[in-house]
Amino acid sequence: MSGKPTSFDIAQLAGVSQPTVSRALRGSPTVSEQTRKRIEAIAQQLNYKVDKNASSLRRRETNTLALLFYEDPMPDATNINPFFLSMLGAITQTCSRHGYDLLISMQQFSSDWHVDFEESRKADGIILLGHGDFEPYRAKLDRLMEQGTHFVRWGPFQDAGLGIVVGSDNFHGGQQATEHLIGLGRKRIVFLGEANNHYPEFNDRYLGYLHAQERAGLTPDPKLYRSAHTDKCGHDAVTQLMAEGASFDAIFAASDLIALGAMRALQEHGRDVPKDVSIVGFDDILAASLARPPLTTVQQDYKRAGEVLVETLIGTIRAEALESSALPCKLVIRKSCGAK
Amino acid sequence: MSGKPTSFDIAQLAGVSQPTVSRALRGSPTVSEQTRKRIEAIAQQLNYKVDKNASSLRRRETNTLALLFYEDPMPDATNINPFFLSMLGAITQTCSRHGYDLLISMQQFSSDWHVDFEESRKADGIILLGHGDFEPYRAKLDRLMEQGTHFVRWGPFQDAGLGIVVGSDNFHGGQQATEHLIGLGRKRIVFLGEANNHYPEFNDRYLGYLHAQERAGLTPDPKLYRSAHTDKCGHDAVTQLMAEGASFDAIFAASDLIALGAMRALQEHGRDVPKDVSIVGFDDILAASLARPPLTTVQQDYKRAGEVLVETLIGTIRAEALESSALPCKLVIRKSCGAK
DNA sequence: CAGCATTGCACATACGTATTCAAAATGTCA
DNA sequence: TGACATTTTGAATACGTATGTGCAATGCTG
Repeated sequence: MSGKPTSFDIAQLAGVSQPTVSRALRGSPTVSEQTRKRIEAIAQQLNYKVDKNASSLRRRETNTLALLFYEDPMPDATNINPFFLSMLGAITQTCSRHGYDLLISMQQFSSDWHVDFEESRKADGIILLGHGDFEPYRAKLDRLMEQGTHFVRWGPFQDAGLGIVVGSDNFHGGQQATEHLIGLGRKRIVFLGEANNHYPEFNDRYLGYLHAQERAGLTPDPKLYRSAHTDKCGHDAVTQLMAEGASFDAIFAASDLIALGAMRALQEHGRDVPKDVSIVGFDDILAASLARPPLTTVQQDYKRAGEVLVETLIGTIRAEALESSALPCKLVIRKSCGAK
Repeated sequence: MSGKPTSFDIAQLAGVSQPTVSRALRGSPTVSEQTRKRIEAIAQQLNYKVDKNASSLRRRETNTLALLFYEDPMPDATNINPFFLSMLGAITQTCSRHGYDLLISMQQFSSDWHVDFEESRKADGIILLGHGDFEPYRAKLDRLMEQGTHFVRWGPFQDAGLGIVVGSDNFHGGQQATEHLIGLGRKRIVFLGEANNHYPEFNDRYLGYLHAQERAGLTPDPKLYRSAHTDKCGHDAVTQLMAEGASFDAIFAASDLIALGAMRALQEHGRDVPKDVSIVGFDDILAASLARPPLTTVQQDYKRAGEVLVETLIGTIRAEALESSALPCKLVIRKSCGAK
């Protein structure tokens, strides 16, 4: 018994056979209370741990989930979308609460990530985190479906249809933000974001923005829609709006970064936030609360997101019939709108 | 052959024995070029993947590393230190470049995380990420050492001595920041941070701050040291300094959050940054570049950090004699100091 | 062509656990 | 006490891969 102890070692010390040890430690009812206690005591004393490779091999189940970041084929691919990172805590905790380990990877698309983990039996299922436009990966997802691989994808709920999707309710998030601005008396509200399928989340926020205005009897001015997806875009778009002499009293930005860029542009031109222009962002990144004035924004429930992703995935592994779900967003009111 | 293909299936189709398949796919030189090609072709066609459980069991090696976040026993433990999260991309990529998978966990200290992974043969080694004060966990680390577990720890280089440590060179980082301020003619430099062993990184930055001043022939005024570790602390400390009528023309903060709090306090009292007071932070978080004015700060090389952690760990697993290492920091000059 | 080294492969087995099946031990009832 | 049900355990084996050992076939030397 030189190396790590095995179930045979325990068996010998307990005066029973190896299978009995296995049964005892797994909680089988066919082993008597007395022997179980004895075996457990010895196992603890020897600091015995079940060899998970052997166990997984035998049971044909790994109790491990794989987390796959599949977006951002950027020049420097070492950066992961911060929103996904913030989910990570909840994901790992939910996993461990359910007795699962978590494997993570950022494999490139060129590789066979989509089969590697489950095919090689390192994981029982996969959580896919990428931004909403999965078209480029449709073939790979199709293949996952075909193979019967268990997976759950983060994405825009509205376009569910390829596997199970969990995502924020971006439509209502956009609606809430816009209603907040309308409630403060704002009538000419700029939208900074993208209204196309390549940014489905942004698009849903845009639709919510339109919907809120229609419900309030406002007619959105198409000139107040400006394409943007970075803080620089936001800055430039607003600068140009002012140069054009456009009239607006509020901005709803599809992300906090865009909003902060917009705020900077306004302040550089002497416009007061929130007196002259109210701003609402989306995401609630750290910089939003540190901005001057602190940014009112729509918060995604990343904690719940992590939990739901994991629990949904585990459910499908256990062959429960689960469906896609949308998570409500929450408006966080700070000072950038002038609300009391 | 109903389920996933095994090496026996390949063997049968190729007209060889199972061991030959294994050898061929692992690149053993004892199998002829011709048969190898044939086997590889069939394997690919069947989409065969080596069962990693069986392989690990047999080889007694998992080609997996475990990443363990062991700090922040906060009420809401789902939040992970952002700096560690930013390393994650580099860590996963370096792992996969070396053929390792990455397992991650946030087990609580009460549990046996320190033995679980390697004992249960799910990982070949462990990367420990926590803030520098490892005293509370000394017993657990000692145990890891005893057991001969392979591990690498992120932490302050200066106090290496319990296993292998990789960390930023905080001393020189603090020195650089302070020298930058001195070079701009600043003479009364506030330090906002902690100078004690519970925050060893902050302490090293403080020592660098002192050293730079001594080298420049300045005598640091003890009244200009203020304890702080959050943005609120920074804000309050500066507010109080002003209330006391203290004279200072620069601030070196041990973190960007503290620096941003300090900047806000100054601006609220009509002090101009950088005209009246120069500020340097530490970390280069996103909010630093978005601040007004953008914050000059000391950047930690989180990318390199991830690489070095992984490569050092793999080195120790391969029984190479490796040592602790310190990573240089880089001063990022923005507008908060008035440098041209 | 004997003798020997080399190459290329198959046989047998080990890694550590979990499960099926059968058998032993115990208890129950007529 | 014998028949039978019930509880508890052991023997045998499978999961899929990797490797030590040995055997056949081939090439080479003299």
